[in-house]
Amino acid sequence: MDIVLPAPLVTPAFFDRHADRVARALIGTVLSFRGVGGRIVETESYDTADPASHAYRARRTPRNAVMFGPPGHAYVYRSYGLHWCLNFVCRDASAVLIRALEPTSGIARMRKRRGTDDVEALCAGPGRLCQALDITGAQNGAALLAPPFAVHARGRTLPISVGVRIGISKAKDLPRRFGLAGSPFLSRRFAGNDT
DNA sequence: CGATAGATCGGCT
DNA sequence: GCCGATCTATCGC
Repeated sequence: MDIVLPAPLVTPAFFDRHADRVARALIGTVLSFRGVGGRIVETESYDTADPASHAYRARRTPRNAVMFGPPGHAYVYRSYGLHWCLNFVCRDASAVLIRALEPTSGIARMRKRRGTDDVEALCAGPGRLCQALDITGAQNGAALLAPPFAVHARGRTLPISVGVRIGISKAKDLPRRFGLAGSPFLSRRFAGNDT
């Protein structure tokens, strides 16, 4: 019988970097919210120089205010009037959109919330992920390294795929989508298999 | 399969 | 008014 030691939380400094670096480093870490969650397998980065970012040109509004606060907090916004999307705030009002998880804990609860038994689709997409974890606007501004959130470090280096972001109309050519290479839990396959 | 329409609403130019 | 950092069902081939 094996004893599984809990992975340590990432440090606060983990988030105090540009979103491009954090987005890549997040692949393979484990996100949990009220005991439900999984390995992060897909992310996207956004910053103030990016026309696709809510914080483009460091323009501050009531909606994006959390992005201008300290790193290591959740920025949650509503998409298309009905889905929620979860971001991790990083340095200088940059942020990482969490796009997909490989479910590891609380799978029964996720199935119930999502209304499907397809584990590969439970958290494949930012809206699905929030529905499975029951993350809503109520979590906007919440600290990521304090209950009910946790982000656990990964053990070793993993093969990362890089591509263009999904579902945006501006700056669509930037290579700011990161994924665990070959994972079946991605919202979409990557074209190539770059590192 | 791939393409597309509809749901649904807050934030902004 | 307009337009999304989306998802699902339902077309057509």
